[in-house]
Amino acid sequence: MKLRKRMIIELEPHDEKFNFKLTASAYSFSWNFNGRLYRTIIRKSNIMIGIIVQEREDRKMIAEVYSRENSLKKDEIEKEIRDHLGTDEDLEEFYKLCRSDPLLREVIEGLHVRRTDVWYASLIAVAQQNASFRQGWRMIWNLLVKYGDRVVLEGHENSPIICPPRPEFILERGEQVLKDSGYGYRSRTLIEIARTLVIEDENALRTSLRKIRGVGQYTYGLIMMLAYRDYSNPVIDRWVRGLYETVGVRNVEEYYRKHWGKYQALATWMLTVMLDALPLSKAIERVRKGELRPSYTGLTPLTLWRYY
DNA sequence: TGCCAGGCGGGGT
DNA sequence: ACCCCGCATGGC
Repeated sequence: MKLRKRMIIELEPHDEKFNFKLTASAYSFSWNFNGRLYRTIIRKSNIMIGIIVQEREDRKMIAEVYSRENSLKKDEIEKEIRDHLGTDEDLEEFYKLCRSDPLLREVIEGLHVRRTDVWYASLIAVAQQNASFRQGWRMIWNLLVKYGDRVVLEGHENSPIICPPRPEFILERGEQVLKDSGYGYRSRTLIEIARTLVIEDENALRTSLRKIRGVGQYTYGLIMMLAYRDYSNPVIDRWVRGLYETVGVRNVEEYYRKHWGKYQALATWMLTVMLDALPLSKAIERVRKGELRPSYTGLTPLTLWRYY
């Protein structure tokens, strides 16, 4: 699959704080980010749009847009890109809550979640079940490299972008594709999600997601955050619980509800980035030492692209 | 080697 | 309402 260059769009973030490099780095693979260029494929009503974004010296972002179609509407494409990167997201309220939180009081501002489609969100969320950060991202990497679709952008022939295999492909080839990638017993859940997407549609999935076997509170909250920027669900696992208990929060569920409110899921995501997604025991050591900001060393959410 | 990890659901009390 | 266990897989 090859996409041709169609247009260039200048993007000005909604606020001064927006940090392109951090936003492009977080949980990116090497084909998405190389330290300077951010690339991805956005699907909009069956049209594939490739984008390459970079930041200029004046902090304005420049997006090159690639597609097979030549009748794209510039303002619609711009809206898609802004939505993907979160350039219009106002997180002031969230940052205010961070200041009075024992774990996120030193949060780095300007980092935004990149919105994905619901299928990729599901592949990410299910991979994190009962597995370390390293193991989970290894599963996703395996799946993409072994079975993903490589999309080439005109003029960038030697660095294809890898997209997750479509749900149709997973259904056709069966559970083995996921097991080959290390998903183990989690595969069944993804088969159900793929089936709902293919037989019904995204809307049906969204409303029945929580009823699918293998999708509990954690997975549901993660998918809603990544796919819809809905941060209002609690995403609390052993890791988050252990960390908050370390700093003296007794009822973590209640604290999340009352303190984080509509930013519950974002708080968890931000914490994984700030603490380098270290395994729990090491993350607790970090917290005890008061090191609440990312180290940028080793394999972490912000450096994943250097390794994978 | 065996044990555990950003969950989950089922079956016990 | 709780508590407890098994579950695929990979890393140490």
